[in-house]
Amino acid sequence: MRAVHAKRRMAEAPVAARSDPAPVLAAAGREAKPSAADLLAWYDRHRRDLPWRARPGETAEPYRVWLSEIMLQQTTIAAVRPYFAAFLDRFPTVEALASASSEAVMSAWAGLGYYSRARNLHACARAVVAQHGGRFPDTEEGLRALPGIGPYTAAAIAAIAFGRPAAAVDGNVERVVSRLHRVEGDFAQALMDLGATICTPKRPACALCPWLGPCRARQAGLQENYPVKAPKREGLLRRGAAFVAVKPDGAILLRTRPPKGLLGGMAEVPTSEWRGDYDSAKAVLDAPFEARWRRAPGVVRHVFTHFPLELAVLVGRAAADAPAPEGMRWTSRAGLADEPLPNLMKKVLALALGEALPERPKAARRRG
DNA sequence: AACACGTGGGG
DNA sequence: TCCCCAAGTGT
Repeated sequence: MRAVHAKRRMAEAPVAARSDPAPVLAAAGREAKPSAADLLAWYDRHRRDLPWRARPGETAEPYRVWLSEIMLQQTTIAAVRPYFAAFLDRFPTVEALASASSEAVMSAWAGLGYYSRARNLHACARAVVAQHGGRFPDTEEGLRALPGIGPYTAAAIAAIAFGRPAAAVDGNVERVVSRLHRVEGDFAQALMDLGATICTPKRPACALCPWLGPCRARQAGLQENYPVKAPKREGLLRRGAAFVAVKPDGAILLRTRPPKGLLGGMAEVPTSEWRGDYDSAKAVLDAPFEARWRRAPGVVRHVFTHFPLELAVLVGRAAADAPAPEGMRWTSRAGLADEPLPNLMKKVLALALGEALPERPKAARRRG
């Protein structure tokens, strides 16, 4: 039986009223217009079952929808899955998240990347609790005013959690599409699934597409040429040195990065500056204290969005009672698990200590 | 209007 | 290995 909930009915009524040919014929016709009904019929059969998604007939929880949308910004579902589960377990409600410490939130996010999202997530949770009584605004405009929620995410949450007639694409496309088809409801999610499973960047599965007929790029055989991408510049390699100071009991010297910018608010071992012309042979000059620093073999390579980085790793022993230099702290080996260490720093520690740090569980491979 | 901002997986 | 990218936002 076809799963249809109230939101869908509202969405379909206007679509059915349009003057297009019947959907079945439309799908086959080469010159037919793309119909929302075709897309939604496909969605009924192929919708993905995702933890943050409501089952057919159920209502999505705004907290889950919001959390998933923030995590999914520039991030794949496979990467998000385990983090989403862990977050929900640790912060079951927006109130729990709002009252958590910044360190706890950053630690839970560590490894997911784009850490400004975590800072804004926390700020958003606190705003929802303090200014909205713990309820998310149910309009695009209200959502848009919250930290970390831009035009895309506001539309996505409004549509998915509140059934608003918002297409989660940029504002211009949304306006055109919504006027063209008078669609609403879960059109947004249907479009997302189509893009994720059929209309993929490479080798799109056109034969399975509900919009095979009307697709102009496919008709021309040029589907892989779209969308046209802007050329991106190559980031220049930067180098630096990282200093892993170890006490006899295994404690490691750490500090917290400035709240904004690259890896903002995350933990790190002290490092030199990262520069294109850095000379790691003179790295000792940048050490946090005097010691017999030993160079670990090899380097740590890491690629950020806009530049690659190579870090030399130096390991030094500190006395049991050595005080932490200004702005730094000693963290026990067990305490490392609670530190918001980005993957770059996990690589550094792994190389320095000759062992992998306890990793958070990764999601099982999953297709589609 | 550009640019900064992480990471892991697939081809 | 190398290159590309994946549900964008903030400045």
